[in-house]
Amino acid sequence: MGIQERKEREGERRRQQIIVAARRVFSSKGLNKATMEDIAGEAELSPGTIYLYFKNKDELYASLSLRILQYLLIRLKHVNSEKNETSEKRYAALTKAMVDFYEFDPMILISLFNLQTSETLKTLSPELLSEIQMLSSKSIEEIAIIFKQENNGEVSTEYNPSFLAETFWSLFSGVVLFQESKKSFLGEEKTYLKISLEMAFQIFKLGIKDAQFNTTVKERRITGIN
Amino acid sequence: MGIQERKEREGERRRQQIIVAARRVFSSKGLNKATMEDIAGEAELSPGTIYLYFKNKDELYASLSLRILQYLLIRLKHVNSEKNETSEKRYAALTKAMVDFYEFDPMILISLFNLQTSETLKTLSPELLSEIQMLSSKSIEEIAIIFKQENNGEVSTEYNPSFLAETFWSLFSGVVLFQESKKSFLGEEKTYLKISLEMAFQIFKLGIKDAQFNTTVKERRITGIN
Amino acid sequence: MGIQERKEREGERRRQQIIVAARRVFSSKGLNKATMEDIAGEAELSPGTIYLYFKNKDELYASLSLRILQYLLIRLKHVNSEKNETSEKRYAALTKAMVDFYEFDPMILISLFNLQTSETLKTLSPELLSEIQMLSSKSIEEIAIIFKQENNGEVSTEYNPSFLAETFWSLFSGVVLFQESKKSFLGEEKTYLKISLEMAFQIFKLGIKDAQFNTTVKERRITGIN
Amino acid sequence: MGIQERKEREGERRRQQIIVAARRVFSSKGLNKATMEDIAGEAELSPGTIYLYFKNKDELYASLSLRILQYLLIRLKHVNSEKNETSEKRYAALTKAMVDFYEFDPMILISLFNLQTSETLKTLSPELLSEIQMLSSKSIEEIAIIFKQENNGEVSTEYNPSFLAETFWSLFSGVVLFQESKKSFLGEEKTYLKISLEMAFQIFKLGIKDAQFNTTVKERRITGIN
DNA sequence: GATGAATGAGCATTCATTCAT
DNA sequence: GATGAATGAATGCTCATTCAT
Repeated sequence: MGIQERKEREGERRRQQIIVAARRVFSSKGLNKATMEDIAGEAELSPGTIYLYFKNKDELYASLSLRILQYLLIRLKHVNSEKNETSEKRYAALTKAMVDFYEFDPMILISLFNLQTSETLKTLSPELLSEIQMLSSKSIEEIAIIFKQENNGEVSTEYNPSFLAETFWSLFSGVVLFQESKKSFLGEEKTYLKISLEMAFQIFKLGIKDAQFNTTVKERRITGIN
Repeated sequence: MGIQERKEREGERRRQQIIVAARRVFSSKGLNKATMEDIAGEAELSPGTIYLYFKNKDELYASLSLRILQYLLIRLKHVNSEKNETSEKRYAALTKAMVDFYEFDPMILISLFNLQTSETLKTLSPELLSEIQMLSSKSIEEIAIIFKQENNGEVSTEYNPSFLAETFWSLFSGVVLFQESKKSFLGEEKTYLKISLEMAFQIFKLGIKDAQFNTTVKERRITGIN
Repeated sequence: MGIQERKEREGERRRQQIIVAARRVFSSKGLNKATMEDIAGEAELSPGTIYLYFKNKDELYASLSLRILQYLLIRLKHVNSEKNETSEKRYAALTKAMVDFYEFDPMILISLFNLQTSETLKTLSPELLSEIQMLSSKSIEEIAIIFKQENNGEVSTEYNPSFLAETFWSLFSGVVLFQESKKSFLGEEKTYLKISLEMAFQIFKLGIKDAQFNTTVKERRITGIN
Repeated sequence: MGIQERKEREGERRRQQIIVAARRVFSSKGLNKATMEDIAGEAELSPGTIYLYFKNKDELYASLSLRILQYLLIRLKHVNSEKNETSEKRYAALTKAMVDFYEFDPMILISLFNLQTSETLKTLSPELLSEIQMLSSKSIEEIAIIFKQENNGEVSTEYNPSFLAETFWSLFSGVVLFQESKKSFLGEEKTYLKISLEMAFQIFKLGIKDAQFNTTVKERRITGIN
């Protein structure tokens, strides 16, 4: 029992050791340029050892996402479990969670967003794929819960909270990717990610508050604008 | 002169021929799986010929982005040049332009968003890179102009129109990527991209209209929530 | 036309160039130890070039067999087309054809026999597989024709000529493999392959001549020996 | 002494345990595809343990051949020790022994035939190699003894019994390999191995019986047919 | 300009074998 | 003796790119 436990802990440590090394190498060389040998070297292990813990390069890459998604989910659950009494406080907590999520590991977050629409997705093992999917879904659900709570007059009841959560998530990823791209494109070292996110979320919040929304959309539809 | 002109025209025709073929191949096989030989075959040319018109695979790929960015810029300029008298109409035209932009070539658009943050960026020739950059900037500027026009009372004067345009662009890319990822992840064939975009843009519009925005943000700052 | 012809001839020359190199390398290093790089080096080509002419290593290996099977088929057809008037002469010609077949390229012949029952078989392209199969079948058919001609009283009419041909072929491959194995096992340089084959074939010939065969077999069956 | 004995017995049991597992794995996956880990798993041992009993994979593989060769030798000795009074009975017993030999483990038998002419041979330890060699030789000697006994008028005295035994063995291996290859090539599930062998052996028997043989061969030699 | 045969660097992955425990 | 985690050498194959024709 004690032995088994120790082995499990050591195994987990190895995984982390590899993930840490992979993160460093992927960050500095990029997904394609980084070789398994690079990663093995960085982890001070042999290439073969990596394959004891990760099925292949893509799965190793995708596995990086798991950790940060787990982190996000925990943070979002906290937002909902804490006694954030006012809508204002809950939203501020949500905003902070997202900013922290970004800061937890920007590079991996970018990877996750890129992974979403990449061909790599199709080659991942079903288990890993569904784990990523599940964590994403759960996080979006937690966000949806926050928007559901707003329904006490603040948010138009006609919004589907899941749709709101998805749009919120989209806004988040869009802002992160855009700011990151400014960094790459312009060579800007410092970006205003945090303030950009805060302001974007503020706009979003005000956008979903308004009671006249339905009318407006209906009007548009009736007037036939498309 | 006449000869030179003809040659230029023929050269441009070849470029387009290749780009069209590349688009088809990239769309069906994905960026990495598509080989230069595939593209050459599709264009009914030899691999070597492609290198007479494009420096390398990355540049060919990036050139595809140029086309759709050019398309977007034209559409956005139209929005501003047309006599869209009311704020409502302008925004509807903007929305339609963005939806059309997506539909013009979804696959290439996704690639563009991924390109933004990829390593590939670093290997592109400065000319191509700056052209992409310029087109993106101009498009965002055109969007900014639209928001500037709103300033007659509808939009709080304290917003920086460029920031609004960037956030709008971010929202657009985020929604596109998210919906696209739902397609891949869930295998959903039909997605609600158009309606999602329209609703997201509606929320955004309402969000930037509100006069109380500044107050709200200031309060948050003063109360020290971070 | 002239150009196309020349290219075809050059292509065929390349294939031969590679096959010759492969034969040398396979002979000296064996199937598994021989690397594609070895073969490329021997052929004074780059590894990539080999893949322009052969799908993969296994197909290159299996392709070696084609040439000798073609040779055998031609020889066997000659045996049947020549005016070998007596049974004796035909059989002598058949024997000589088989001996020459062995001497044409012993190493590749061994490879063919090993290929027959190897797992490699399953990974070959259907085209190559069926070509090998077709050539083998045709050769066996030609042998069957020889045995059919014997039917004028010399060979018991109750034998199925195809079965006889298959058994003859089996005897041939068995003797070749056994003599070859003696060479490897015992380090004997000189083996008596030719004389062994001739004697084995002589025994076979006498064995199928006898008119009492049927009786003998029937008796065995009746007595219930099994 | 008692302790040492027990240890030896236990050691031998382990060896058998591994051999049995290896046979299963080799049979189902084929020689090359089967990994030492597969075999270890099947034997419910760890990979390292196998190396306590077998020097390496090739030796483990070759050891399998020993088992079936031992089986064959025992069977052949029985044929000679039993009171098979007539030539007919002895030959029937020999035939049965060979068929049983095939059925004892077809896959390993095929491997043995392929091993004969493979590069692997050169990497085996001298001890193992000579043991295989010795068993093969002894089996062929036993067969030779059977043919020697026929010499009482049935078989021409001019045949070298060892040569006959080798040819008989060649015929056996040739038929087995050919029938096996038909199975692989044509995907035929059922083959007529047993009946093919019986008929082939019958032909062989008749072929060596004939009194005119010598004359025939001599004539051929004299007439200079080659 | 066009060709397309040739290039050859580059890399993920496997698996027999070892050895510290 | 037994373990099994770790090793790391070894290699088939791809494909962007070049260049002689």
